[in-house]
Amino acid sequence: MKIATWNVNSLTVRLPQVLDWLAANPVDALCLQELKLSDDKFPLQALEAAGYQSAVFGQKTYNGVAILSRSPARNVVKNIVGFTDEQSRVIAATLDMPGGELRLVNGYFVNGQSPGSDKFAYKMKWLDGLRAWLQQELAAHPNLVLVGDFNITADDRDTFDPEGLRETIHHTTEERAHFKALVKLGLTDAFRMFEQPEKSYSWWDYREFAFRRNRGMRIDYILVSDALKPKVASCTIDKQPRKNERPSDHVPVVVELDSL
DNA sequence: ATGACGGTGTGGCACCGA
Repeated sequence: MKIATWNVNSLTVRLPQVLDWLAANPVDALCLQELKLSDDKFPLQALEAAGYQSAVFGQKTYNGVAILSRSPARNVVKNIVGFTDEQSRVIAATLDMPGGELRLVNGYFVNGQSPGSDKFAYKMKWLDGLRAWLQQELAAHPNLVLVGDFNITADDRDTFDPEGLRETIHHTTEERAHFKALVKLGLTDAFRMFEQPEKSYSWWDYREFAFRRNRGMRIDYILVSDALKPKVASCTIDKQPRKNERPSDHVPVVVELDSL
């Protein structure tokens, strides 16, 4: 069983690339972020023709998340329960998989602009809300996967310039403390369960040939619950789509799980 | 470097992302 996450930075622009990727990578579920479209503009039929059902929480221009899956999504929740949010950043669903059910939580975490800004304060509040809610979700659903664009580098290995970017956005002690707090709930960064190439990133700026120079950050994650940890067979970053014409600035992360 | 690139909505640009 394979689950993937991909910030597509506009599904309108990237739909052909998503369809191509799914044809080459027939995962059981694909979690998307930054759809940048409203629900009525979501390409339900094109994805259905590709074999995927969709649970969608869209928003015009900004944000927007979806879970594409081969089996139907049940018990769909939009946004963080107990945290009022104007923005469409979270969708959760239960999927029936071989051997049991899997709870998927897909998040487009707040960017935060810069430490000290109003947006950074919103990021901290949002992360507080997410953690409180996830604690309940984990209690109700032992087989849980938290995926998405976290907009945090978990540690210095996850950024091309740990010294130069120290305490800047995505690198602050506060953001990393939030990442650690999520881990402390009983979640594990699947990517770091395995030996990985040095300087592995999931995002590169469009500017200054950042991809070619591998000046990136690993900000897209798949975290698995304690019950799922023994089932994790692999976790990889697929850099291939970043080589496409008009690529997203993020690439997919894929986890492989043994049957539940 | 108040920059760079790319997406959106609208517009002859501004705002946002990371």
